[in-house]
Amino acid sequence: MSSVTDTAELPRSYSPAEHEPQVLEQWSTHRIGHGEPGEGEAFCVLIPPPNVTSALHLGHALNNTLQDVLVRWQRMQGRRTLWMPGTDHAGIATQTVVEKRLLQEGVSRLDLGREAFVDRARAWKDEYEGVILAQLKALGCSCDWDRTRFTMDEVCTSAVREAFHRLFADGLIYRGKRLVNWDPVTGTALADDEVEMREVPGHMWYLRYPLDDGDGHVTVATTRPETMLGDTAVAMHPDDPRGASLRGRLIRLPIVDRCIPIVEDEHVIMPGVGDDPKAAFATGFLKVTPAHDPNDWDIGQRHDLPVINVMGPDAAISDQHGWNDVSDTASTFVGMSREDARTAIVQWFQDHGLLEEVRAYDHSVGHSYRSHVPIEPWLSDQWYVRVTDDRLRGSALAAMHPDQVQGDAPAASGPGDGQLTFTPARYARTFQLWHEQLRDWCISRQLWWGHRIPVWSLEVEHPLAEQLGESLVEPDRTCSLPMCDHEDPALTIRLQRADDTHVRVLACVAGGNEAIERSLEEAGFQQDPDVLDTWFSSALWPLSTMGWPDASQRPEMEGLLDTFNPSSVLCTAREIITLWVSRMVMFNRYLRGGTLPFTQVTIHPMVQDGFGQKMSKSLGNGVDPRDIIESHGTDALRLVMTQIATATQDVRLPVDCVDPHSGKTFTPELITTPQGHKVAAPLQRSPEHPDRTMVTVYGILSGQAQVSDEQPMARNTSARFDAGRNFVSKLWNAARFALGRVTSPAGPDLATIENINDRWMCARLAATTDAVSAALSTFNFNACWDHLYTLTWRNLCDWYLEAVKGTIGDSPAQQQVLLSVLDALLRLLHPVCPFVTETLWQHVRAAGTPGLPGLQLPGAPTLAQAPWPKPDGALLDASLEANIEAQQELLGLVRRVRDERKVPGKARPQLLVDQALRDAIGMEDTALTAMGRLECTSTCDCEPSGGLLMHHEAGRAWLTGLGGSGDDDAVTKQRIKDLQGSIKALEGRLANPGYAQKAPPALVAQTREQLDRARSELDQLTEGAGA
RNA sequence: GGGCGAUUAGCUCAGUUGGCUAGAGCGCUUCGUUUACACCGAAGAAGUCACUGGUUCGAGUCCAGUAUCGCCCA
Repeated sequence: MSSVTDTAELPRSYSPAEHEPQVLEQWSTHRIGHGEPGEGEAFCVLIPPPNVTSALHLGHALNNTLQDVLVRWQRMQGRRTLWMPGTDHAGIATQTVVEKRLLQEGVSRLDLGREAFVDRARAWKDEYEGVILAQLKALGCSCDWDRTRFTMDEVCTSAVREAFHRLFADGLIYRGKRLVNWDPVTGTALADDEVEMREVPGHMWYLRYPLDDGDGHVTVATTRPETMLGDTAVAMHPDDPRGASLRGRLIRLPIVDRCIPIVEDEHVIMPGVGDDPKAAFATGFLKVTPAHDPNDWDIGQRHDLPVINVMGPDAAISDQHGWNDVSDTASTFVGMSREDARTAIVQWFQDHGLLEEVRAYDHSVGHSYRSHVPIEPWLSDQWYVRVTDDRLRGSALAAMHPDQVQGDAPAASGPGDGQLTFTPARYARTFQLWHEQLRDWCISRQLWWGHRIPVWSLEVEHPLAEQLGESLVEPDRTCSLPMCDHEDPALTIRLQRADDTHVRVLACVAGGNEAIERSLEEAGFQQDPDVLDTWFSSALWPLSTMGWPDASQRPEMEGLLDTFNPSSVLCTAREIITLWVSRMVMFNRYLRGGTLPFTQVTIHPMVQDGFGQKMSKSLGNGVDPRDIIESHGTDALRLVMTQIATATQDVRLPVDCVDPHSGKTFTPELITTPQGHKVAAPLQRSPEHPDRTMVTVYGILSGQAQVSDEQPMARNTSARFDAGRNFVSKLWNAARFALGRVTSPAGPDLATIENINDRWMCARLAATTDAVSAALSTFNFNACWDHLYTLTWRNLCDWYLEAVKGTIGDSPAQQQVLLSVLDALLRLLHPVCPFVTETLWQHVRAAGTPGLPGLQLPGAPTLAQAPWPKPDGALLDASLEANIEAQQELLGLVRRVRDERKVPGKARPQLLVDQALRDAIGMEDTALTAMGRLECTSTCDCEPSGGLLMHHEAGRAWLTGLGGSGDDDAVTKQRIKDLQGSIKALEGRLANPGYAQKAPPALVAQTREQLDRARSELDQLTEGAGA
């Protein structure tokens, strides 16, 4: 670590790129982020592990900046902190990007085989994990880098194995044939929240289904005619008056020739009845296709209808997946894609006079969030977590803080109950509603990249099959099925009916039992080919990263859970409440005796681009934080991230491009993507050199443009970060000035705070320390920025530094005040802008030994490790703050007059104040005199002759010896105007009879006083102005 | 269809339990290099707080409704 003793070494301006690497090096040397378990108050945040699919954008920068602000603040307060960094394997997303890259090489996943593919995915992960961790480090995140985790590393894997085994053994995981959200392109099931609903223009087709007895027909309305091949009933409402003549009759399904019943179900919408817009399109007859529609599945369950699956995994019509009564006519449709089948079937109905009508109909269709094609509700075997069980959903709801529960909060009955709070509070509602509407969670994914499901199965012929149902049952140890006599607690066996004669034996093995796995495989068992939903391992993040289930196997992790679980705060974005927060709460509580994974959740805004579109890498509008670091510096980035973190939902960041040919910033040409998003066009022309071009992020991402030497990449920037850069620059210069003046400070033992400005600055510092702490403890980051800005710029730079300029040279005591104030200020700023403060602090410590009565500033190897200031409450001084505010207001008047009257800069007029004003501004006014460039300020009892009168809220003041030749009256005229407005408003208020009667008396009195003052001032003014 | 949020100065946003003659930063206009800082300083202009009703002595703030935009859930 470089130690600087000569303060004159500070360069004229701060260039982030020169200092940031050195500062990072210092933090790394001192392992500032390293956390160990132990006694004392702990503070832990859980990082939302970013996906390894791609580099981070500004949304992540916001998320991680806020976490780091909290962690650094708490660390400085002496808490035992832990923030473990890590990344998420993001199963389907990563598999998709890797497959895309393979396709560019002309290889498919299937060509490669499972093992080789996983190797490729791992290589991808290694690359992006490296990029992401480097980005986090560059942002200054003070993570415990020794404890970096990945959701598929060994530690996390053993937690996944253990959790799965426990849930399986406890009956909270089951396997079953269900309709899943099937993505026919990626060939996998999706969880409900991976389906995006999209409004699409479509049609309602009206198909005639003849009655079996040849007498008439019913007309069904459908948006999906191609599924009619799998119809197993027609449903109508029990109240439908047509029921009487139809009850008990059968329908002869066209094309297939299948005989299907008419069932009565309250779910059916009757035409023209009720508010449902569908009623306008309904015929009252609903074709029921249990294998291809979730609602129809429910009807099928209620009426015990057969389930006929007429599609394959590619969503083409197939007779290989449960369709056995294929007629000759129907067989002509087999093999068609669902789109072709739709056209062909509608044509068939048309040709046979059975198409009654076609109407345009817009409706909402689920699409894969990954491949963006319509989801096919498809019947298949999947694994589920029974999250609707009271042990999971119930415990998540019970975790909510009673004040945030809508309706009656359940009485707390166990550890962790009622302890979970959300900021802003409205997000508690999101959490609650999600759980109240929860359905069981499909956790199997037909992918290769992920945690393999730890279940081995074998189908055997067995008489027991007849008695078994779909649900999993515990075997009798004497049932003579393979492995059922095994008594190892690491092996749990469940039985399920496979068909009429076969039993499926399902064997779940806890982690670390390869011998059992081998014996299963020797007995003919095969491991399930599917992997788990990524969120299964993410849900275990709070536990797995701390060594659960068995930290004794990993000495470096021992004790982590006891110290840091529950963690303190989870800081994340709102869409994560359902995906991650909920599942962590359920799993952590279930697996750890009711203990919560965290007690506070704070939700920050979503970063949007300049057009209100969510910033995302896949959309192509994501901005790499390293671009901003390059254009503005990391501290500027962090400051602005803190500034924009309000309680609102979204925040907009208009984005510009930087021309790599000239370094100039320009606003890019935009295009609209096929999906309707506004993005920078793939290629941009250099505004300086119109013959040269460059590529944008969207260009690369969409594959429409490649980077080359002639056509380099355009980085992004945004003027939103100027505020941060300017602030850092201002701070740098203030410190440079201060250090230049602090030549022989009094030691902390001898230091006194006597001068009004010194005392005021200390009061402001103390008040701001309280305000910043209050803001951060309520996650009000924007307010934190505001307080720090005011203290640094308005208080220190605009007033205090100007005030001390004339006196500090001869005053060791004042030098000590300045040094200490600067030291404390750097500590307050450090969580938000750690680089520049760390750099400056080394110089401050070299310039002396800061410390004042009531303000201890102990040293430390780095500022990151230094204690948070704890100014004595006695430093607070509200009346002093009022004095200086009055001085500042008076200064404003003086400046205004000088400006309006064009008083030469060198002129030194005299300022006279009356006694009332003197009382308001206090006896010491050196700062006012200096900044107003006045000869002196004195108090007078009577009106001076020839003075220019100025009216201050607290009294009167006169300037004499002005010189200059401008408009004397401008200030006065404006003041008269203001006063007249004010008097009118106050009179109006008092004239209202209700006001005097009902408003608080103190307020009424205050209003009267204000009016009196305004009137008397106006009288004096109009006299003085001769008006 | 249900829920949530936004709508305040040209732009991006603050505005705590109703007391406001509505604030900040950037931008704009005018002036300024008096050596910490032009990534600066000084002064100034700029708003029917989306709209319509209601509650209240008093509404940017609370309530109801309308419009536009965005997000989440079905």
